[in-house]
Amino acid sequence: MSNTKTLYAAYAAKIETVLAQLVADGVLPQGANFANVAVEPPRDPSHGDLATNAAMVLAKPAQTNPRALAEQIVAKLAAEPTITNSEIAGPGFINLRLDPAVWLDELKAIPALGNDYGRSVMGEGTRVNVEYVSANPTGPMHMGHCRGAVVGDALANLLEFAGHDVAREYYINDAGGQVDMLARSAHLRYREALGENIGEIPQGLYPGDYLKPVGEYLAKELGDKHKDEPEAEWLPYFRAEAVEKMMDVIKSDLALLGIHHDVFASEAALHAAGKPDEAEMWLREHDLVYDGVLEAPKGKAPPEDWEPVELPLFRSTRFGDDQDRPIKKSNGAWTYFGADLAYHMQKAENADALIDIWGADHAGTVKRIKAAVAALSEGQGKPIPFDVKLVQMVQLMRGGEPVKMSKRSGNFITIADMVEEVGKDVVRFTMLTRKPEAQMEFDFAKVIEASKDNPVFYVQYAHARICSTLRKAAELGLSPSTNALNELGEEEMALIKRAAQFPREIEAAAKAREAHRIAFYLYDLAAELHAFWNLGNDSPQKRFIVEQDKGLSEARLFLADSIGQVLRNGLRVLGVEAVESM
RNA sequence: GUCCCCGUAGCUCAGGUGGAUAGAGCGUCGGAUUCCUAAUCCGAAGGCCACAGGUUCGAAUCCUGUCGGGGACACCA
Repeated sequence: MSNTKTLYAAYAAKIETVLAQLVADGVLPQGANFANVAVEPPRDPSHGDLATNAAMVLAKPAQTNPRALAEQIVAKLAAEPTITNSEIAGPGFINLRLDPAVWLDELKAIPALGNDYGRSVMGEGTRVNVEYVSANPTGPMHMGHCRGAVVGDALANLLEFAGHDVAREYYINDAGGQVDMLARSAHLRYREALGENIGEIPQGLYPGDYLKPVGEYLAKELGDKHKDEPEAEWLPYFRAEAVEKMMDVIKSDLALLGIHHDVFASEAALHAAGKPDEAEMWLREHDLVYDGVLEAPKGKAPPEDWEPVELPLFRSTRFGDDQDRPIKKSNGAWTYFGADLAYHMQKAENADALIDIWGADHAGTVKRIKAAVAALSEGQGKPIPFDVKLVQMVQLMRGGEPVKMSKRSGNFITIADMVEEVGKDVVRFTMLTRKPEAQMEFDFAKVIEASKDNPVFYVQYAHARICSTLRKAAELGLSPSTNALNELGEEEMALIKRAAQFPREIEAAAKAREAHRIAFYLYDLAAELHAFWNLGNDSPQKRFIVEQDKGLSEARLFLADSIGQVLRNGLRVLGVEAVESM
């Protein structure tokens, strides 16, 4: 097997050849659609190695019943030497058994490809931009950012492994009003560092202690020359400095989770480059932006100060949104949406596909941004696939009690706290053992106390066991070898088949853009390994190392080594350490 | 009132874009350790896949509606 095609894809191709022959024979109609034909491992392994639904899908166009068609397919498949048995089951499934040599060849491919086993060319090098985290640069990363950060990072790894050219991007919201607040907060800390008693931090400013070092730094750099100046004099400089310092904090927080972005895009720079104006001009030319009046908010009482204003509006209602959306505020400044729209166009310049990872609290803005990107990219002759992945909230618990977090009070659990308390691997794996669009609870106390029940240790333990076995074997002068692979029995074959699914899992997960599938796959693979291992408790002949039988031992060690490689490759995608001992 | 997610074993969750008899972990009950790492394994019990319709050879999965949980609904970011 090469790394260009999974085993399953290879057999799918063989079956398609058979189907094409049946078209030629007139059994199937010309132009029959094979798109729904699937070739997959059956859910129940006792059914065989591969199963296809071809006969069921195509029975209707062939004007026959599934089992009759299946017989014709089976007859043709008899010509394929590596298919040792094919039988028709249930409503018309065709179950295939493969020559064990096929599986052993796949097994040999694992150490041969090493860290590249499972790597796919499916992505064909297309450039995918994954934007994730993009937390406001106003403070350290806290738990609210954690899930999106991990999910985005694992997804980026996954897509890269599946053959895409991935850019990991962070959008720095350094242009909005919250950055003015940050600058004012920093100025206050600056005055404090100069010896002034600043008292209570006023409402609306950021009260956290993390700004103290920034104030001290500024005091040291600048002395007291900005101390009593009017705000307009110092604000721009303080903004830039404070944002830079906050980004340093954020980057080091992300590093604790093993996350590193390739691109940090600044909203302020976007404005400076005139991107929003360009976008607006184009949209106006195409009647997608017009000057209009916003409707009053529905369903609840309008705010006291609500009044109709004429604003430049994007026609998002044409794309299924409830309301057209302003791209500029009444004071002439760009709205977040106006800038974001331009930002996505900027990203699209260097990418073939865009993915955003957002918190669920931004769900309401998905329609408008998708509409805008669709309109702009299609209009400019380069339609670009654009996915927004919503990551649901994490309810943080401690011993069954919800943990309250408030950013404004400056009292929140940071990612740094989290990593220190439970470790990077636990944080990452836990966040990935749930599909991102479902809400999850993360009980701090549980993860720490019951850490032995945590799936991450289960998978790591499997890897550690393998490493330990290989170390032990080396002491005995045994090493992995392919010399006697044919001595491997049914139980070993089951393990091999599970491991051989890894490339397929990678492709399927990448296609669906769901990294969590890899976490579940690794858990299953680890379970299969542990189960095999424990056979050796009852019968010493089933152990990896059977001292009287060098050939069998070395074949099993080859298997163990290969499983270890698959675990490592999968864990690498998830960004979790494959430990060698526990 | 509108929009977006979710609803599967007592609890926490999987379920590969429609397939075969519904799957794990925890918890409960019963077993395995003179042995390559027991952070492991084997077995048992536990289900109206929220509910009602629909689509078809076939639905936990797709469509519609209802109920329940969470989130978001002016120019904030």
